[in-house]
Amino acid sequence: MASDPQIEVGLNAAVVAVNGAMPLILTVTSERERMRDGLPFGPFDPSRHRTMEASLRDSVEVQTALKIGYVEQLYTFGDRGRQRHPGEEGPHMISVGYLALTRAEKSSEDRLRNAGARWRDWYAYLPWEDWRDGRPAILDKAILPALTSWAALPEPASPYGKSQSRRTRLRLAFGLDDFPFDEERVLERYELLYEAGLIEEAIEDGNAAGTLTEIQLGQPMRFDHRRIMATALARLRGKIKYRPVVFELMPGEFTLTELQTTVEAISGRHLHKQNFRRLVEGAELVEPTGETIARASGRPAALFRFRRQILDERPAPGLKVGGR
Amino acid sequence: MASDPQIEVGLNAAVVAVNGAMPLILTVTSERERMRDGLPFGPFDPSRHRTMEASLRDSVEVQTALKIGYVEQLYTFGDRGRQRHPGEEGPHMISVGYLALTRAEKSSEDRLRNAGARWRDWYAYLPWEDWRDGRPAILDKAILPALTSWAALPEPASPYGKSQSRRTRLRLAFGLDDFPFDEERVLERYELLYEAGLIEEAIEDGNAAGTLTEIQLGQPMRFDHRRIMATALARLRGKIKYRPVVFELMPGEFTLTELQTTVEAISGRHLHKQNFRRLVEGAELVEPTGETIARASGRPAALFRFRRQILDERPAPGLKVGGR
DNA sequence: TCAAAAGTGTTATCCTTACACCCATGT
DNA sequence: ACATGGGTGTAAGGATAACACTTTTGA
Repeated sequence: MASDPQIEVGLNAAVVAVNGAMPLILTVTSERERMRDGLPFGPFDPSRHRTMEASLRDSVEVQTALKIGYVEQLYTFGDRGRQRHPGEEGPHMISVGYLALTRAEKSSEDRLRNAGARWRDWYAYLPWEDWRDGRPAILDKAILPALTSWAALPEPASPYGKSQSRRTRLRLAFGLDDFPFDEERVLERYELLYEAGLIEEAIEDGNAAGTLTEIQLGQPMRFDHRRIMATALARLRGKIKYRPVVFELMPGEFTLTELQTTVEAISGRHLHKQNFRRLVEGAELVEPTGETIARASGRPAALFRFRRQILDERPAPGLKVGGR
Repeated sequence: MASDPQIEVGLNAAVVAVNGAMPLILTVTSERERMRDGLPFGPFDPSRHRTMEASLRDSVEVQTALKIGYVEQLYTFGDRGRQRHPGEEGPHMISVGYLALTRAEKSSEDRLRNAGARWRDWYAYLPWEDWRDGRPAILDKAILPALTSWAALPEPASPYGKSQSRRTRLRLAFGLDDFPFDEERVLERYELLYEAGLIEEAIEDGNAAGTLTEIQLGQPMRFDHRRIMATALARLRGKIKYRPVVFELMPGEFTLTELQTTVEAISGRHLHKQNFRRLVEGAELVEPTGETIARASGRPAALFRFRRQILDERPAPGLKVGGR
């Protein structure tokens, strides 16, 4: 009532694509050298755009010369000291994070590079999330020892309600003891690492607990962009199971193995081939084009396309896939 | 890059409680008479609060004299013309919606009233969401006829990607034809009604399609508060199934029937008694206090309390309850 | 002919859903 | 005694997960 404070609103997009078995995220590399990678960003100017989503699409297109398709809002981050580097002045900024899906087309590579943007393997930023070649070594080598000793420290009391103990959060997030590892808990894992001061970004935010290991845990990003990325990955890993969003990442025609490889790139683990095929076909998510194609040696695979009509037929068409 | 526009950020809370079989939402009634009910609101002032959540808690406490416990962020609404009434001037406003859970304690009634706040049955605002006494009459009397003819109108092309047809959205949202009615799709239902111009708020936003019926579809609210409420209800109905959030709404000790009644108040439908009991006890979500209590005539019921330890034992302790 | 990848068939297990029934208390 | 709400047992059905096996191609 009193002050009516003015604030800047920034929009950030985690733009995701998949190339073969590699999941990609669109990053911008600043003109100034030696600056960290960041997500495409744009201030929200309500005098220019009627909605935040329109503004975001515009910003991404300007910065990366890429038109994005599927977009959804993730979360709004507003903590003091998260959106600027320390010492930087200016009005307070809050950032609204978005998830966007697109196809990584070869044809756009040049335009991207000219605009100062490039596709990067997203597991470069979150290496502990890729379990496709088995349990990532970095977990037992660096992460879990550090987090375990951090969890054993006396805990500061939380101001509102009783939150869970560090130990319990750790077990849940990383699947310790009898808990299963849940690939969707990307954000919980990132937040634990951040709170424990194992993430570089936490140190400059002044939130480091000082437990830092020598090993760098993934490539750092600007501001809170890695947190937004973790949120995006968590959302995507969950959403894929009950909405047919994978097809936003696929070309018009594809083999079932290619589809499976894409899902595996996103979820970071291997799926059971036979059940995956049965599931996809049984759910009537795809239809055969009638053609086959020989990708490498071995039997040629049948080509499929997404059956768009499924959206009119079933309430929650997704890929609830089981392990291995 | 160019303008650095300044924007106001407003925080809104859908504060929820349950009293017996009645689900409640905390509303504020302005000093000015004849103004619509609204949700507790406060501008976010980063110079006073480090986080948006802290600011929200403060605003709610000031406006309603109520300390809230559980809080989670829902969504950020930033469309032009949604946060102010037409003609009103001032900087652009975006609003961040929150869901908060609390117990409706008798003792706080007076303090609330003095602060200009009161508890209201939330189905007064969203009457088509309450299926506990069977299918709401308003559906066939007003909503579906109007929506069906709206869905038959020629559709405006959407600028990005191909969205689903009105007819499909309608079938999905309201469970027409062979689709089951999904109590979680609260927001989809509200948005259809809004787009079709059947919601009073849409008319003053200038978004009405002009199909308005004579029957008022639920009590209107200020600005986009009803949309935030719909978002909150959708989130809560979903969350209850995989996190033990109901217990935020329960007193320390309760009977299993009281717990079921609370869940039914939230989800808006009846549950299968026997399976509900088995589920709750089987999931070890509660433990008997050893005492029994006679609420009315009939056999006295055993009292239970929430087993907080479950949070340390299971990854997703919720109430995945089946129908009837 | 053999490796590699595609593709099919069948069974065990668990979880959900529904139905049928008994128990303790107030009026 | 009987109405009312509390409480238990068990079986059918469907979805998931795991297993073993056949087919078609390139080298």
